Amino acid sequence: MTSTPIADLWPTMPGADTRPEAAYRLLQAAVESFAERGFHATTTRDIATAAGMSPAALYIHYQSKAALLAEISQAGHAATLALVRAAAAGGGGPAERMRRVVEQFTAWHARARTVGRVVNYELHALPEDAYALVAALRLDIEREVSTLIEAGVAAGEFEVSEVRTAARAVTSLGIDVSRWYTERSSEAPEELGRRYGELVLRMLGARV
Amino acid sequence: MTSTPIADLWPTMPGADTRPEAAYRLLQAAVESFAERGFHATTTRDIATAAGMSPAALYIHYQSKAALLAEISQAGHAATLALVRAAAAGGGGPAERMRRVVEQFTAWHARARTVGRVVNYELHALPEDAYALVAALRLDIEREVSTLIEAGVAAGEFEVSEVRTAARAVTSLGIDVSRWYTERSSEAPEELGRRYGELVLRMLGARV
DNA sequence: CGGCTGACTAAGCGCTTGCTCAGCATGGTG
DNA sequence: CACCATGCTGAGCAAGCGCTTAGTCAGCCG
Repeated sequence: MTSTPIADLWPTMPGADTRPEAAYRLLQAAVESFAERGFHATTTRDIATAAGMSPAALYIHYQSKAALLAEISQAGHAATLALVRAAAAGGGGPAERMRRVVEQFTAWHARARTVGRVVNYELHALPEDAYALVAALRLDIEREVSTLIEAGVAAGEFEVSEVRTAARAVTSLGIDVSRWYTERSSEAPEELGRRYGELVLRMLGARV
Repeated sequence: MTSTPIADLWPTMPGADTRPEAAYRLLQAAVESFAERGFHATTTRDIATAAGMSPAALYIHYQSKAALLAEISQAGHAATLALVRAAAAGGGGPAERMRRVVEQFTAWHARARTVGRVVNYELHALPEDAYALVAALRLDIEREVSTLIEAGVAAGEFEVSEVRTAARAVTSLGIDVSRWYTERSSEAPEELGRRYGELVLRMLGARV
Protein backbone atom coordinates (compact mmCIF):
# COMPACT_ATOMS: atom_id res chain seq x y z
CA MET A 1 0.00 0.00 0.00
CA THR A 2 2.64 2.51 1.05
CA SER A 3 5.20 0.63 -1.03
CA THR A 4 6.51 2.04 -4.29
CA PRO A 5 3.69 2.14 -6.84
CA ILE A 6 4.13 0.12 -9.97
CA ALA A 7 3.95 3.21 -12.16
CA ASP A 8 7.44 4.20 -10.97
CA LEU A 9 8.84 1.19 -12.78
CA TRP A 10 7.77 2.31 -16.21
CA PRO A 11 9.79 4.86 -18.12
CA THR A 12 8.11 8.25 -18.07
CA MET A 13 9.87 9.61 -21.10
CA PRO A 14 7.59 12.10 -22.85
CA GLY A 15 5.79 10.48 -25.74
CA ALA A 16 6.96 6.98 -24.93
CA ASP A 17 4.23 6.50 -22.37
CA THR A 18 0.96 6.19 -24.20
CA ARG A 19 -0.58 3.65 -21.86
CA PRO A 20 -4.08 4.66 -20.72
CA GLU A 21 -4.47 5.50 -17.06
CA ALA A 22 -6.89 2.57 -16.60
CA ALA A 23 -4.16 0.13 -17.59
CA TYR A 24 -1.95 1.52 -14.82
CA ARG A 25 -4.72 1.08 -12.29
CA LEU A 26 -5.11 -2.55 -13.33
CA LEU A 27 -1.37 -3.09 -13.10
CA GLN A 28 -1.23 -1.55 -9.63
CA ALA A 29 -4.21 -3.62 -8.46
CA ALA A 30 -2.62 -6.79 -9.87
CA VAL A 31 0.69 -6.14 -8.07
CA GLU A 32 -1.11 -5.57 -4.79
CA SER A 33 -3.21 -8.73 -5.15
CA PHE A 34 -0.45 -11.00 -6.46
CA ALA A 35 1.86 -9.87 -3.64
CA GLU A 36 -0.71 -10.44 -0.93
CA ARG A 37 -2.40 -13.64 -2.04
CA GLY A 38 -0.24 -15.04 -4.82
CA PHE A 39 -1.05 -15.32 -8.53
CA HIS A 40 -3.26 -18.40 -8.38
CA ALA A 41 -5.31 -17.23 -5.41
CA THR A 42 -6.02 -13.91 -7.12
CA THR A 43 -9.08 -13.79 -9.38
CA THR A 44 -9.63 -11.49 -12.33
CA ARG A 45 -12.62 -10.19 -10.39
CA ASP A 46 -10.30 -9.18 -7.51
CA ILE A 47 -8.07 -7.19 -9.83
CA ALA A 48 -10.85 -5.57 -11.80
CA THR A 49 -12.82 -4.61 -8.68
CA ALA A 50 -9.74 -3.10 -7.04
CA ALA A 51 -9.17 -1.08 -10.20
CA GLY A 52 -12.79 0.05 -10.17
CA MET A 53 -13.95 -1.83 -13.26
CA SER A 54 -15.89 -4.87 -14.35
CA PRO A 55 -13.93 -8.10 -15.02
CA ALA A 56 -14.40 -7.75 -18.77
CA ALA A 57 -12.59 -4.40 -18.87
CA LEU A 58 -9.37 -6.17 -17.92
CA TYR A 59 -9.29 -7.90 -21.29
CA ILE A 60 -9.39 -4.65 -23.23
CA HIS A 61 -5.99 -3.74 -21.79
CA TYR A 62 -4.34 -7.13 -21.31
CA GLN A 63 -4.63 -10.42 -23.13
CA SER A 64 -4.92 -12.51 -19.99
CA LYS A 65 -4.29 -12.62 -16.25
CA ALA A 66 -0.89 -14.18 -17.02
CA ALA A 67 -0.03 -11.29 -19.35
CA LEU A 68 -0.45 -8.92 -16.40
CA LEU A 69 1.97 -11.01 -14.36
CA ALA A 70 4.45 -11.13 -17.22
CA GLU A 71 4.37 -7.35 -17.62
CA ILE A 72 4.95 -6.81 -13.89
CA SER A 73 7.73 -9.38 -13.69
CA GLN A 74 9.60 -8.10 -16.72
CA ALA A 75 9.38 -4.45 -15.70
CA GLY A 76 10.40 -5.30 -12.13
CA HIS A 77 13.40 -7.34 -13.21
CA ALA A 78 14.50 -4.73 -15.75
CA ALA A 79 14.31 -2.01 -13.10
CA THR A 80 16.34 -4.08 -10.64
CA LEU A 81 19.04 -4.86 -13.17
CA ALA A 82 19.26 -1.18 -14.14
CA LEU A 83 19.59 -0.23 -10.47
CA VAL A 84 22.39 -2.74 -9.88
CA ARG A 85 24.25 -1.71 -13.03
CA ALA A 86 24.04 1.98 -12.14
CA ALA A 87 25.30 1.36 -8.61
CA ALA A 88 28.14 -0.90 -9.77
CA ALA A 89 29.23 1.45 -12.54
CA GLY A 90 29.73 4.51 -10.32
CA GLY A 91 33.16 5.67 -9.17
CA GLY A 92 35.33 4.21 -6.41
CA GLY A 93 37.04 0.91 -5.68
CA PRO A 94 35.32 -2.49 -5.61
CA ALA A 95 34.47 -2.20 -1.90
CA GLU A 96 32.91 1.21 -2.31
CA ARG A 97 30.95 0.06 -5.34
CA MET A 98 29.82 -3.14 -3.60
CA ARG A 99 28.59 -1.13 -0.66
CA ARG A 100 26.53 1.03 -3.00
CA VAL A 101 25.07 -2.00 -4.79
CA VAL A 102 24.00 -3.70 -1.57
CA GLU A 103 22.61 -0.49 -0.08
CA GLN A 104 20.43 0.18 -3.10
CA PHE A 105 19.53 -3.44 -3.85
CA THR A 106 18.41 -3.91 -0.25
CA ALA A 107 16.57 -0.60 -0.02
CA TRP A 108 14.75 -1.37 -3.27
CA HIS A 109 13.52 -4.73 -1.97
CA ALA A 110 12.25 -3.03 1.19
CA ARG A 111 10.66 -0.02 -0.50
CA ALA A 112 9.13 -1.90 -3.44
CA ARG A 113 8.40 -5.04 -1.43
CA THR A 114 5.03 -5.70 -3.10
CA VAL A 115 6.57 -5.63 -6.56
CA GLY A 116 9.52 -7.54 -5.14
CA ARG A 117 7.33 -10.34 -3.90
CA VAL A 118 5.74 -10.81 -7.30
CA VAL A 119 9.12 -10.59 -9.00
CA ASN A 120 10.83 -13.13 -6.73
CA TYR A 121 8.08 -15.52 -5.68
CA GLU A 122 5.68 -15.80 -8.62
CA LEU A 123 8.19 -16.92 -11.24
CA HIS A 124 6.65 -20.39 -11.49
CA ALA A 125 3.34 -18.92 -12.66
CA LEU A 126 4.90 -17.15 -15.66
CA PRO A 127 4.19 -18.41 -19.18
CA GLU A 128 7.24 -20.17 -20.59
CA ASP A 129 8.39 -17.42 -22.95
CA ALA A 130 8.08 -14.71 -20.31
CA TYR A 131 9.97 -16.93 -17.87
CA ALA A 132 12.87 -17.35 -20.28
CA LEU A 133 13.14 -13.59 -20.68
CA VAL A 134 13.06 -13.00 -16.95
CA ALA A 135 15.51 -15.80 -16.16
CA ALA A 136 18.05 -14.11 -18.42
CA LEU A 137 17.64 -10.86 -16.49
CA ARG A 138 18.13 -12.68 -13.18
CA LEU A 139 21.32 -14.25 -14.50
CA ASP A 140 22.57 -10.81 -15.53
CA ILE A 141 22.00 -9.46 -12.01
CA GLU A 142 23.90 -12.35 -10.44
CA ARG A 143 26.71 -11.95 -12.96
CA GLU A 144 27.02 -8.26 -12.15
CA VAL A 145 27.56 -9.12 -8.48
CA SER A 146 30.01 -11.92 -9.27
CA THR A 147 32.08 -9.63 -11.48
CA LEU A 148 32.24 -7.06 -8.73
CA ILE A 149 33.42 -9.62 -6.20
CA GLU A 150 36.09 -10.85 -8.60
CA ALA A 151 37.29 -7.29 -9.07
CA GLY A 152 37.51 -6.90 -5.30
CA VAL A 153 39.52 -10.09 -4.93
CA ALA A 154 41.86 -9.05 -7.74
CA ALA A 155 42.37 -5.65 -6.11
CA GLY A 156 43.14 -7.33 -2.79
CA GLU A 157 40.15 -5.64 -1.15
CA PHE A 158 38.12 -8.82 -0.65
CA GLU A 159 39.04 -12.22 0.65
CA VAL A 160 36.63 -14.83 -0.69
CA SER A 161 37.16 -18.55 -1.13
CA GLU A 162 34.24 -19.24 -3.47
CA VAL A 163 33.03 -16.34 -5.60
CA ARG A 164 29.80 -17.99 -6.74
CA THR A 165 28.73 -18.91 -3.24
CA ALA A 166 29.52 -15.41 -2.00
CA ALA A 167 27.56 -13.85 -4.87
CA ARG A 168 24.62 -16.10 -4.07
CA ALA A 169 24.73 -15.03 -0.44
CA VAL A 170 24.84 -11.33 -1.32
CA THR A 171 21.89 -11.40 -3.72
CA SER A 172 20.05 -13.83 -1.47
CA LEU A 173 20.17 -11.42 1.46
CA GLY A 174 18.64 -8.64 -0.61
CA ILE A 175 15.94 -10.76 -2.26
CA ASP A 176 14.74 -12.19 1.03
CA VAL A 177 14.10 -8.67 2.32
CA SER A 178 10.99 -8.52 0.13
CA ARG A 179 9.68 -11.58 1.98
CA TRP A 180 9.95 -10.31 5.53
CA TYR A 181 9.95 -6.52 5.32
CA THR A 182 6.66 -4.81 6.24
CA GLU A 183 5.64 -1.20 6.61
CA ARG A 184 5.77 -1.78 10.35
CA SER A 185 9.45 -2.76 10.22
CA SER A 186 11.47 -0.59 12.54
CA GLU A 187 14.16 0.33 10.03
CA ALA A 188 13.61 2.60 7.04
CA PRO A 189 14.67 1.05 3.71
CA GLU A 190 17.76 3.28 3.45
CA GLU A 191 18.87 2.52 7.00
CA LEU A 192 18.43 -1.20 6.39
CA GLY A 193 20.47 -0.80 3.21
CA ARG A 194 23.35 0.83 5.11
CA ARG A 195 23.38 -1.93 7.74
CA TYR A 196 23.26 -4.68 5.14
CA GLY A 197 26.05 -2.94 3.23
CA GLU A 198 28.20 -3.09 6.35
CA LEU A 199 27.40 -6.77 6.98
CA VAL A 200 28.14 -7.77 3.39
CA LEU A 201 31.50 -6.00 3.29
CA ARG A 202 32.58 -7.84 6.41
CA MET A 203 31.28 -11.09 4.94
CA LEU A 204 33.49 -10.52 1.90
CA GLY A 205 36.52 -9.96 4.10
CA ALA A 206 36.86 -6.25 3.37
CA ARG A 207 38.63 -4.20 6.05
CA VAL A 208 35.95 -1.72 7.13
CA MET B 1 12.22 -35.89 -5.44
CA THR B 2 15.67 -36.63 -4.12
CA SER B 3 15.09 -34.21 -1.29
CA THR B 4 14.42 -35.43 2.25
CA PRO B 5 11.08 -37.28 2.38
CA ILE B 6 8.42 -35.88 4.63
CA ALA B 7 8.29 -39.05 6.71
CA ASP B 8 11.63 -38.10 8.25
CA LEU B 9 9.97 -35.16 9.94
CA TRP B 10 7.59 -37.22 12.00
CA PRO B 11 8.76 -38.86 15.19
CA THR B 12 9.24 -42.57 14.73
CA MET B 13 8.95 -43.47 18.38
CA PRO B 14 7.57 -46.97 18.70
CA GLY B 15 3.84 -46.92 19.30
CA ALA B 16 3.54 -43.17 18.78
CA ASP B 17 3.31 -43.56 15.05
CA THR B 18 -0.02 -45.14 14.24
CA ARG B 19 -0.60 -43.18 11.04
CA PRO B 20 -1.55 -45.48 8.13
CA GLU B 21 0.97 -45.73 5.32
CA ALA B 22 -1.52 -44.20 2.87
CA ALA B 23 -1.60 -41.01 4.93
CA TYR B 24 2.18 -40.71 4.57
CA ARG B 25 1.92 -41.14 0.83
CA LEU B 26 -0.65 -38.33 0.67
CA LEU B 27 1.55 -36.12 2.81
CA GLN B 28 4.57 -36.77 0.61
CA ALA B 29 2.58 -36.11 -2.56
CA ALA B 30 1.20 -32.88 -1.08
CA VAL B 31 4.69 -31.63 -0.16
CA GLU B 32 5.96 -32.34 -3.65
CA SER B 33 3.01 -30.60 -5.31
CA PHE B 34 2.83 -27.60 -2.99
CA ALA B 35 6.57 -27.04 -3.38
CA GLU B 36 6.49 -27.22 -7.15
CA ARG B 37 3.29 -25.39 -8.02
CA GLY B 38 2.19 -23.71 -4.80
CA PHE B 39 -0.83 -24.48 -2.63
CA HIS B 40 -3.49 -22.77 -4.74
CA ALA B 41 -2.29 -24.19 -8.05
CA THR B 42 -2.34 -27.71 -6.63
CA THR B 43 -5.60 -29.64 -6.90
CA THR B 44 -6.81 -32.41 -4.64
CA ARG B 45 -6.79 -34.58 -7.76
CA ASP B 46 -3.07 -33.86 -8.23
CA ILE B 47 -2.29 -34.99 -4.70
CA ALA B 48 -4.52 -38.06 -4.74
CA THR B 49 -3.27 -39.23 -8.13
CA ALA B 50 0.36 -38.84 -7.09
CA ALA B 51 -0.41 -40.93 -4.00
CA GLY B 52 -2.07 -43.58 -6.18
CA MET B 53 -5.64 -43.04 -5.00
CA SER B 54 -8.90 -41.43 -6.01
CA PRO B 55 -9.63 -37.87 -4.84
CA ALA B 56 -12.20 -39.10 -2.32
CA ALA B 57 -9.61 -41.15 -0.43
CA LEU B 58 -7.86 -37.97 0.64
CA TYR B 59 -10.77 -37.06 2.89
CA ILE B 60 -10.58 -40.28 4.85
CA HIS B 61 -7.15 -39.24 6.17
CA TYR B 62 -7.40 -35.44 6.24
CA GLN B 63 -10.25 -33.04 6.81
CA SER B 64 -9.35 -30.78 3.91
CA LYS B 65 -6.59 -29.70 1.53
CA ALA B 66 -5.73 -26.93 4.00
CA ALA B 67 -5.38 -29.49 6.81
CA LEU B 68 -2.65 -31.21 4.78
CA LEU B 69 -0.81 -27.92 4.44
CA ALA B 70 -1.19 -27.19 8.14
CA GLU B 71 0.23 -30.59 9.08
CA ILE B 72 3.23 -30.13 6.77
CA SER B 73 3.90 -26.60 7.94
CA GLN B 74 3.67 -27.41 11.64
CA ALA B 75 5.85 -30.50 11.41
CA GLY B 76 8.40 -28.66 9.27
CA HIS B 77 8.63 -25.72 11.63
CA ALA B 78 8.83 -27.94 14.70
CA ALA B 79 11.65 -29.94 13.11
CA THR B 80 13.56 -26.77 12.22
CA LEU B 81 13.22 -25.31 15.70
CA ALA B 82 14.40 -28.59 17.23
CA LEU B 83 17.40 -28.61 14.89
CA VAL B 84 18.37 -25.06 15.79
CA ARG B 85 17.94 -25.67 19.52
CA ALA B 86 20.06 -28.83 19.41
CA ALA B 87 22.83 -27.09 17.48
CA ALA B 88 22.80 -24.05 19.75
CA ALA B 89 22.76 -26.10 22.95
CA GLY B 90 25.88 -28.16 22.16
CA GLY B 91 29.24 -27.40 23.73
CA GLY B 92 31.70 -24.66 22.84
CA GLY B 93 31.70 -20.87 22.82
CA PRO B 94 29.16 -18.68 21.04
CA ALA B 95 31.17 -18.63 17.80
CA GLU B 96 31.49 -22.39 17.68
CA ARG B 97 27.80 -22.82 18.47
CA MET B 98 26.79 -20.22 15.88
CA ARG B 99 28.86 -22.00 13.26
CA ARG B 100 27.07 -25.24 14.06
CA VAL B 101 23.63 -23.58 13.90
CA VAL B 102 24.30 -22.00 10.51
CA GLU B 103 25.85 -25.16 9.09
CA GLN B 104 22.86 -27.28 10.04
CA PHE B 105 20.19 -24.67 9.35
CA THR B 106 21.62 -24.11 5.88
CA ALA B 107 22.13 -27.79 5.10
CA TRP B 108 18.57 -28.53 6.19
CA HIS B 109 17.13 -25.92 3.84
CA ALA B 110 19.17 -27.40 1.00
CA ARG B 111 18.45 -31.05 1.76
CA ALA B 112 14.77 -30.65 2.62
CA ARG B 113 14.20 -27.88 0.08
CA THR B 114 10.75 -29.13 -0.97
CA VAL B 115 9.49 -29.11 2.61
CA GLY B 116 11.37 -25.84 3.11
CA ARG B 117 9.55 -24.17 0.25
CA VAL B 118 6.17 -25.11 1.65
CA VAL B 119 7.24 -24.07 5.16
CA ASN B 120 8.60 -20.66 4.11
CA TYR B 121 6.53 -19.64 1.12
CA GLU B 122 3.02 -21.00 1.69
CA LEU B 123 2.35 -19.37 5.04
CA HIS B 124 -0.31 -17.09 3.58
CA ALA B 125 -2.44 -20.09 2.60
CA LEU B 126 -2.63 -21.46 6.14
CA PRO B 127 -5.91 -21.32 8.07
CA GLU B 128 -5.76 -18.65 10.76
CA ASP B 129 -5.33 -20.93 13.77
CA ALA B 130 -2.57 -22.96 12.10
CA TYR B 131 -0.86 -19.74 11.11
CA ALA B 132 -0.83 -18.49 14.70
CA LEU B 133 0.78 -21.71 15.86
CA VAL B 134 3.43 -21.60 13.15
CA ALA B 135 4.16 -17.89 13.63
CA ALA B 136 5.03 -18.64 17.26
CA LEU B 137 7.51 -21.31 16.16
CA ARG B 138 9.12 -18.90 13.69
CA LEU B 139 9.51 -16.33 16.45
CA ASP B 140 11.18 -18.95 18.63
CA ILE B 141 13.70 -19.73 15.91
CA GLU B 142 14.58 -16.08 15.44
CA ARG B 143 14.86 -15.61 19.21
CA GLU B 144 17.24 -18.54 19.45
CA VAL B 145 19.57 -16.90 16.94
CA SER B 146 19.28 -13.48 18.60
CA THR B 147 20.16 -14.94 21.99
CA LEU B 148 23.20 -16.63 20.52
CA ILE B 149 24.40 -13.39 18.95
CA GLU B 150 23.94 -11.55 22.23
CA ALA B 151 25.98 -14.21 24.01
CA GLY B 152 28.73 -13.78 21.43
CA VAL B 153 28.76 -10.01 21.86
CA ALA B 154 28.84 -10.37 25.65
CA ALA B 155 31.75 -12.81 25.40
CA GLY B 156 33.62 -10.41 23.13
CA GLU B 157 33.61 -12.94 20.28
CA PHE B 158 31.24 -10.99 18.02
CA GLU B 159 31.13 -7.35 17.04
CA VAL B 160 27.61 -6.40 16.00
CA SER B 161 25.96 -2.98 16.00
CA GLU B 162 22.34 -4.15 15.72
CA VAL B 163 21.52 -7.62 17.04
CA ARG B 164 18.04 -7.82 15.50
CA THR B 165 19.24 -6.88 12.04
CA ALA B 166 22.11 -9.35 12.28
CA ALA B 167 19.75 -12.12 13.40
CA ARG B 168 17.43 -11.34 10.50
CA ALA B 169 20.34 -11.57 8.08
CA VAL B 170 21.52 -14.91 9.48
CA THR B 171 18.12 -16.62 9.33
CA SER B 172 17.35 -14.93 6.03
CA LEU B 173 20.41 -16.44 4.38
CA GLY B 174 19.37 -19.94 5.42
CA ILE B 175 15.71 -19.60 4.53
CA ASP B 176 16.45 -18.30 1.05
CA VAL B 177 18.47 -21.43 0.31
CA SER B 178 15.21 -23.37 -0.04
CA ARG B 179 14.20 -20.96 -2.82
CA TRP B 180 17.25 -21.30 -5.06
CA TYR B 181 18.85 -24.65 -4.20
CA THR B 182 18.19 -27.47 -6.69
CA GLU B 183 19.44 -31.01 -6.97
CA ARG B 184 21.67 -29.77 -9.78
CA SER B 185 23.40 -27.29 -7.48
CA SER B 186 27.13 -27.84 -7.50
CA GLU B 187 27.57 -27.89 -3.72
CA ALA B 188 26.34 -30.65 -1.45
CA PRO B 189 24.13 -29.43 1.42
CA GLU B 190 26.87 -30.02 4.00
CA GLU B 191 29.51 -28.19 1.94
CA LEU B 192 27.15 -25.25 1.44
CA GLY B 193 26.53 -25.26 5.19
CA ARG B 194 30.26 -25.04 5.93
CA ARG B 195 30.72 -22.14 3.52
CA TYR B 196 27.74 -20.25 4.87
CA GLY B 197 29.00 -20.85 8.41
CA GLU B 198 32.27 -19.19 7.46
CA LEU B 199 30.52 -16.23 5.80
CA VAL B 200 28.21 -15.67 8.77
CA LEU B 201 31.00 -15.72 11.33
CA ARG B 202 32.84 -13.04 9.39
CA MET B 203 29.61 -11.07 9.05
CA LEU B 204 29.29 -11.11 12.84
CA GLY B 205 32.81 -9.83 13.26
CA ALA B 206 34.25 -13.04 14.69
CA ARG B 207 37.98 -13.52 14.20
CA VAL B 208 38.20 -16.72 12.15
C1' DC C 1 -26.21 17.01 -36.94
C1' DG C 2 -25.13 11.71 -38.15
C1' DG C 3 -21.76 8.22 -38.01
C1' DC C 4 -18.02 6.19 -35.93
C1' DT C 5 -14.73 4.65 -32.33
C1' DG C 6 -12.96 3.03 -28.10
C1' DA C 7 -13.82 2.15 -23.14
C1' DC C 8 -16.75 -0.12 -20.61
C1' DT C 9 -20.69 -3.39 -18.48
C1' DA C 10 -24.23 -7.24 -17.61
C1' DA C 11 -24.79 -11.65 -18.36
C1' DG C 12 -23.25 -15.86 -18.80
C1' DC C 13 -20.57 -20.04 -21.10
C1' DG C 14 -17.74 -24.01 -20.52
C1' DC C 15 -14.89 -25.90 -17.37
C1' DT C 16 -12.48 -27.00 -13.01
C1' DT C 17 -12.47 -26.78 -8.23
C1' DG C 18 -12.92 -28.74 -3.25
C1' DC C 19 -15.56 -31.85 -1.38
C1' DT C 20 -19.57 -35.58 -0.58
C1' DC C 21 -21.92 -39.89 -0.68
C1' DA C 22 -23.70 -44.46 -1.71
C1' DG C 23 -21.73 -48.57 -2.41
C1' DC C 24 -17.98 -52.30 -2.89
C1' DA C 25 -14.12 -55.45 -1.51
C1' DT C 26 -11.44 -57.16 2.19
C1' DG C 27 -10.21 -59.28 6.42
C1' DG C 28 -10.77 -60.05 11.30
C1' DT C 29 -14.25 -61.71 14.92
C1' DG C 30 -18.10 -64.32 17.12
C1' DC D 1 -21.41 -68.98 8.31
C1' DA D 2 -23.09 -63.93 9.35
C1' DC D 3 -21.49 -59.56 10.82
C1' DC D 4 -19.23 -55.46 10.73
C1' DA D 5 -15.37 -52.04 10.58
C1' DT D 6 -11.98 -50.25 7.47
C1' DG D 7 -10.17 -48.25 3.26
C1' DC D 8 -11.35 -47.12 -0.81
C1' DT D 9 -13.88 -45.87 -5.56
C1' DG D 10 -17.12 -43.85 -9.25
C1' DA D 11 -20.12 -40.54 -9.91
C1' DG D 12 -21.33 -36.18 -9.21
C1' DC D 13 -22.82 -31.60 -6.77
C1' DA D 14 -22.52 -26.58 -5.86
C1' DA D 15 -19.55 -22.93 -6.34
C1' DG D 16 -16.31 -20.33 -8.50
C1' DC D 17 -12.96 -19.82 -12.19
C1' DG D 18 -10.93 -17.34 -16.70
C1' DC D 19 -12.67 -15.46 -20.36
C1' DT D 20 -16.34 -14.08 -24.19
C1' DT D 21 -20.17 -11.90 -26.10
C1' DA D 22 -23.67 -8.53 -27.20
C1' DG D 23 -24.72 -4.24 -26.36
C1' DT D 24 -24.45 0.74 -24.07
C1' DC D 25 -22.66 5.24 -24.07
C1' DA D 26 -19.62 9.41 -24.10
C1' DG D 27 -16.78 12.03 -27.09
C1' DC D 28 -14.79 13.34 -31.44
C1' DC D 29 -14.80 14.36 -36.62
C1' DG D 30 -16.82 15.94 -40.89
